[in-house]
Amino acid sequence: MAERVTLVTLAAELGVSRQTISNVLNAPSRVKEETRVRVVEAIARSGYRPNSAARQLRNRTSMNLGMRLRPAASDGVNGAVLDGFLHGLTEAAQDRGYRLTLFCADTDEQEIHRYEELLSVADLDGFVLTSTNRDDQRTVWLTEHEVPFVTFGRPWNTAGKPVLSQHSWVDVDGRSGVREATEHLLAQGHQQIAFLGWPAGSGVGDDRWMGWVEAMTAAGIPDGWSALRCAGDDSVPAGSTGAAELLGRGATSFICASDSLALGASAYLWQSHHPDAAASVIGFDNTPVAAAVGVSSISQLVRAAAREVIRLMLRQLQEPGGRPEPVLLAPKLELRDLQRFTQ
Amino acid sequence: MAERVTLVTLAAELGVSRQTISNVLNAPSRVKEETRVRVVEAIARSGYRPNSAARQLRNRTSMNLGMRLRPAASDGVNGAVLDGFLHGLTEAAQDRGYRLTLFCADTDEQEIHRYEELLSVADLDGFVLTSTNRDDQRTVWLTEHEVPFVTFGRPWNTAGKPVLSQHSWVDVDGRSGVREATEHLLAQGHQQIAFLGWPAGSGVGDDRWMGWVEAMTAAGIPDGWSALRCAGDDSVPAGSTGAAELLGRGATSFICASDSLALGASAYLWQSHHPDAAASVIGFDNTPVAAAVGVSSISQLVRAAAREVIRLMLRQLQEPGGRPEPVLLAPKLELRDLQRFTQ
DNA sequence: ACAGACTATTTGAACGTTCATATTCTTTAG
DNA sequence: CTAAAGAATATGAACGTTCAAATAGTCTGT
Repeated sequence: MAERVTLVTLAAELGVSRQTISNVLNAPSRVKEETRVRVVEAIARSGYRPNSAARQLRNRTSMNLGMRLRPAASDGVNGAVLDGFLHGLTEAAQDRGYRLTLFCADTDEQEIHRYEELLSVADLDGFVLTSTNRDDQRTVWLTEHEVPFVTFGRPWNTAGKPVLSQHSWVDVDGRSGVREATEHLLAQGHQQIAFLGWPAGSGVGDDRWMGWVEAMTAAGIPDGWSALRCAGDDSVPAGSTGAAELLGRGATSFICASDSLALGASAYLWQSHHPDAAASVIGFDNTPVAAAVGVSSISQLVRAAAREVIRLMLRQLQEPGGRPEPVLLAPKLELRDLQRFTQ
Repeated sequence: MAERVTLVTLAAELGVSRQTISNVLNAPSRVKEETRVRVVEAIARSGYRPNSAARQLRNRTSMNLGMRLRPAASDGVNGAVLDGFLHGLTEAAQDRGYRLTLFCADTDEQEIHRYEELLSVADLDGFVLTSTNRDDQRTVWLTEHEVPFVTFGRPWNTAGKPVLSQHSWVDVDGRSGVREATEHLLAQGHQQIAFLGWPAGSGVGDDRWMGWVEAMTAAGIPDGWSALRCAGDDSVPAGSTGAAELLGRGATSFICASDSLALGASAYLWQSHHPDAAASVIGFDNTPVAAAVGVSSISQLVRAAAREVIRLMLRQLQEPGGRPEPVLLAPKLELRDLQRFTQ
């Protein structure tokens, strides 16, 4: 077994003191250029790496960020979104020298307990929250305890509208994504464009819905289009049911609030021999399934979002009192040709 | 800000020494029952938690396990499997007081570099490996450096057969799963059962294929069934292509090596007006998509697998010299009714 | 040549544990 | 009543780092 290299052993070998090496790493300006170079070379040669436990003990900082891993959504189609986000987050954190620690919790309340535990036991430096509720208690707790955090998702208040943020967040502008998708269908000549969403009241769902309303209004589509809207739960069957109904009301194309809905709609339309309508379905989240089946979808660009989250987190860690920053990313419309398996 | 509770402050408050409290936690037998109770109560009352950085520094042990997060598979449908595994792993680790640290790597070689780094910097206690290659270099390195690890997936040697394991692993018995699924179709009266898989040579793929061969042989199906096999890449379109070809050769039902293939097969059969054949497709992995669409599938029970991985890991951590243990779990056939969207 | 002002480097202490050893207290036997 | 043995608890040192303060080294201007 190779001997462990520490500040002390390396210092002895070089004939300098611990602190000099420490300074080379943490405050290079304090050290003469010549020694600095000599030390840097020695570090590279010896493979020395500062021990994080010792640093953590001394600095109360662990270079570790925490994130709750949520159980796969009931439906599961959309679970893949957080999967991509997690990957991007790990990567971005790693690039900056941070590590990611996962934990589980069944409820938000339990999540807060885990914060407390992880802070005192493992000195986590901050947390990333993934799905923000209305009047989220977690953000209240974290703010009160002055723990750095960034949310992926806007804070929505009781009225279901985004509130002026007390904290940094990153989100994807669903409204503009849906608007753009609607405009795309309009440009293709569609007029009877339906919106397949969720019951009014959810911040995210209403936001996406508004994108459709805006585009349709702006296009000056004659009256009646606002009835081309259907709300149900977030599932494949709900997509089929909704599509059936909207088709009956004359819809020729469909914007859906999720890929689950889009998948159901597309399958129904195809099977009921409306191939053109089936090809004019646009989903949301750009899940792998939509890609595999060839359904167009609005992509959240989760990798970019993850990178932004880490950027905001580091800003907070560097200047604790800083002003919170909101980041709203534009999603990207992924257009595809529906797979037609019959020749 | 609440004052931090440490061994010293708590000891002072109680009028005992640091070490006594430490013993209550780590070696209760050394301490008089009466004091033990008194200390335990004080710990609960004060909310004291041992600081893990200090423990880590002293013990060279971090209660932290590492796992590489792999980029979502090209296809993505099957990515959900590792997602469920990750969740189960986090949960099981957490229940035993361990935490999970994620990291990224592009290649196996890079992964080994990360092991080295994480071991010296963060004193990780062990690693969980997810996809084992043939003659996996990572397991070689970890064994040589006496680092505890468990793989999810059998070690396959160059011949593509499972080797006598030098290390602990957990895997799902794909062969028996496929055999069971085939037997299920046989019991339903099917004889022309096709197998839609990958090119020969992959350990996992060949193993699943063998399950079909075994069941068909055992059932004494008349000659000719062995031609009802198709191999392609792991994608939805490949499933459709394969199904089309096999249908031409007389297949009435289909066992697939993955849900991607099953999805493609099912969609093709449905669209080409073979609803009965479409309803007799069985996939592998029981992904959320298969569930959503109503395709039957063989489930890997990843949560149970994750729990086993943690159990084996803890065994290794407790007795470092112990004999490696292989665990082969039986998968579970999930039968579903295909969603029929047309009335 | 020397005080004064920097610059560069070193030393002691501390972060919160646990191991090894030392001390104190309790019991038992002679 | 005391010595010895054993049980219970306490103390010093160490893990590897960084902060704060101390020391050594270099330069400037007179």
